[in-house]
Amino acid sequence: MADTAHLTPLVHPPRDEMTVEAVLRALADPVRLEIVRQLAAADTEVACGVLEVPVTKSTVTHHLGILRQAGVVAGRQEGTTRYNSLRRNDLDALFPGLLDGVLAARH
Amino acid sequence: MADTAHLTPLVHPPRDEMTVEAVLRALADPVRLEIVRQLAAADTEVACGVLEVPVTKSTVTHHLGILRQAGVVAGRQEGTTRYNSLRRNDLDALFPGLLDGVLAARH
DNA sequence: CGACAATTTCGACGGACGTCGTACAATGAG
DNA sequence: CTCATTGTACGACGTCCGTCGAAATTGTCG
Repeated sequence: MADTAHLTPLVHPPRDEMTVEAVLRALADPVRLEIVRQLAAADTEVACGVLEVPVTKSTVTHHLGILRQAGVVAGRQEGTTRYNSLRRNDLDALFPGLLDGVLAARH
Repeated sequence: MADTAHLTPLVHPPRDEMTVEAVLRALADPVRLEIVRQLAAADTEVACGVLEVPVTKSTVTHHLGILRQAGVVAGRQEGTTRYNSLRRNDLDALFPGLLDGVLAARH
């Protein structure tokens, strides 16, 4: 059986516990913003290792944790790989236009 | 005559120099977010002293500087008072929906 | 079983950031 | 002129945050 007692239980805040402050703080880092852009471009689940950002994997894990706790991304564990996806529906429902506005910016 | 040589020249980035990263970083602080909310609610120019935030005036000055350098607010000097206003047009043009999405959040 | 691959966790370090108090400049009123 | 008002500039302090490397866990494949 899978012994995952040592792993963070993959906490995802429900929609009504998401705050705009946490979301903004999550998006306010260049690396995390790039992660969000790649997730938005992929339009599907993406494994951590596929993300192309100029930091170490442990740092990616850290950033994904912040994005997940803010409710920006959802994570699904499968074997040794963890698949991440954008919580577009929840974000659009709570802060309509926010994500689209961010993604519309030139870069 | 007005001797304003010692004052920061009230730099406002033109629309094409505004970045979504700077805007997000500016909005990612609770005090600054509250300032933006009050400016949006007022829908007119607001003097620094009128803003109701739980920090010192010098801190308010600091936050307004960050908001201004990010292109979120515009400042106009008149006598000893400085009037601040939201740069709604520029924000909506560059990041359509962003500001509205932020302001739509419950708080 | 043993080696390897995919990620996380932990501890540590350095820099960035929010906050304040004080001093200072400019304006307007008495 | 004098003084109160409005706001900025500067320096300092403590804390949060992004970053890394090394170690550990889990699953997969010979």
